[in-house]
Amino acid sequence: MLQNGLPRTCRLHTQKDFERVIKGGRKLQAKGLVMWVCSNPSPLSNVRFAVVVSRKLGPAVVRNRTKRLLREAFRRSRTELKQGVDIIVRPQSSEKLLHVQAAQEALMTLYGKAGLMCPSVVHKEEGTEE
RNA sequence: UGAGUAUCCUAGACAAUCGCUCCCGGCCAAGUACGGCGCAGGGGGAGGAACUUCCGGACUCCACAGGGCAGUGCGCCGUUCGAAAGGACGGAAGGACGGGGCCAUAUCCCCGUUCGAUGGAAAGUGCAACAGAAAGCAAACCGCCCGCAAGGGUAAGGGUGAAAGGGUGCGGUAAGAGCGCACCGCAUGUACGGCAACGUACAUGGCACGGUAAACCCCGCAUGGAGCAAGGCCAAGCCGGUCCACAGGAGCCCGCCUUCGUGACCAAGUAGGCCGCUUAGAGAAAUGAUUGUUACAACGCAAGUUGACAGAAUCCGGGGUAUUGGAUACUUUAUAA
RNA sequence: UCCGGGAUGGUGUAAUGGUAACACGAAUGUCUCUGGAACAUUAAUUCUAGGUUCGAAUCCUAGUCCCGGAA
Repeated sequence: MLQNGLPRTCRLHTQKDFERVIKGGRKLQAKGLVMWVCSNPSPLSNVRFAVVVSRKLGPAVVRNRTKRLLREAFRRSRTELKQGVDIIVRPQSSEKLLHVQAAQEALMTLYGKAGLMCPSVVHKEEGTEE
C-alpha cells in the first residue's frame, strides 16, 4: 500500500515543535532552501514536516504557491525517509522553486546531506556510485 | 490608428489520476468514551477587487447619577437611495483655461470647457520672509504744490512686492484727492423671481469692508473608549487553601498536639483545548500537482512558447488603488484621403 | 487579523509656512618627495501625486514603501 498522502499527523503544528526543531536541530542549506532536522522524541512515529515562509519572499500568492509546491514535493518523497524525524524547510527565494521538479531536487539534495534516506535507498545510491 | 474618461459584462472550458480541508449519514465497534497516515459513499471549497485599512455599521467587553466644558470630526442649495458612511440627479456662487465684446483700460461683460472640503474675515487674536518710504485705527522715499526757510499740503506719477486702502473718464484744484459728477464695482434698504442656495431691478450711501480660518478661533451639527489577538467556557502541572481522611515518618510537655508525607476536595487561573465562526470556514492555516483534449489572444517562418492584478480568517455597506478581454457613449493627438 | 508610528545627500540626524543645516563618509583639487591631517569645491525630485497658500520638507487628501505592538 503506497502512502502518498500528507495527513494532519505528518505535519508540525504547535509553536513548541517549531522552537524545538529550529533551536535543537541541524541546519542545512542547498539550492535556495534552508532545512532544520531534529529527531522526534518518539522514534517510531511518522516523519513530520513543516514549511516556513517569510514575508520577504513576496506577496501572499507567491508565498502560498511556494508552500504548496514544497508540500507536494515532500508528499511524493515521504516514504523514502527514515522514521521519527521532524523537518522544517524555509525557502529563501521563490524564483528557484517554480516547478515541482525543482522543489523535489532541492529537497533530495538536502535529504542526502542530512542522511535521512532509508537504508535500502542508500544502498542503491552507494552501488551506483561504486 | 494611438491615448484617455464614464458605465456595464468577463476573469477560459472539459476529462482522468494523485492529494488536502469541512459537512452528512454508515462501517471497523464492543456497555460508554477516547481514537484513527482508518474504510467506502455523497456533497461544499477564493475575488472583483478577497488587496488597502481610508470611512461607516453589526457584535463584544469596559466606563457611565444629572448637566456643562474641553477634545475630535464634518460644513453651498434642493430632490432622492441608504441604518450610517457615502452615492445619484439637478441647481447656485466661485476658480482655471480658451474664445469673443466694450475706441481703449479695469478687480468689466458674454459664451464654452473644466475643477472643486464651497459656513463665518462686519466678535477677537495672530501671520505675511526678501524687497519696498509704507504690509493695515495707514503712511510722505523720489516726485508735485505752497513757502526765503523751518515746515506744511498731496495717494495723480515712479519704483518694490504675491498683495499698496475701488476702476475708467470728465470736472475741479496751488498741486491733488469720491472733493463733485457719469458708467462699472462695493455696501445698505425695498420690491420682484426662486422651495432654497441665490439672482434681477430701483433707491440711497460715498468707499467704510485688503489677504489668510486645509492659522488659532467663532457659528451650526454630530460625537464615551477599545477592538474577534474583542469576549466567554473547560482546564493538566506548579503555587495556595481545607473544622476532610490515614493511624504512614519525625518531635516532645504524650495530646481531639505540632510538623512532614500521601490521597481527596476547593478557589483562581497558566500551558492547552473549545465557543465566538458563518451554505468556503481553517487554526503554522485547505482550495494544490501531473497529464490529455480544446477555445481565445500575443509572439514566432514553423515546431512551439506564454496567459493580467492578485489568495478568504468575525460579518456587512461604501471610498481608493492594481489589472485581462470585450461592449456602448464621449473627448483628444498624429497620419492619410 | 486588528492597531500605532515613520520616510530629508551614501549613512546618522536638524530645520516657527519664507535661502534645505550639521557630523561622518565619497569624489575632485590645493598642500607634500609620498601618504595622513588640514583647506576648498561638488553631489538632494525633502517617498509619490494632487490641493490650500503669494510661497509647502512643514498644513490637508489620496497612494507607495518600511518599522513596531497586541495570543
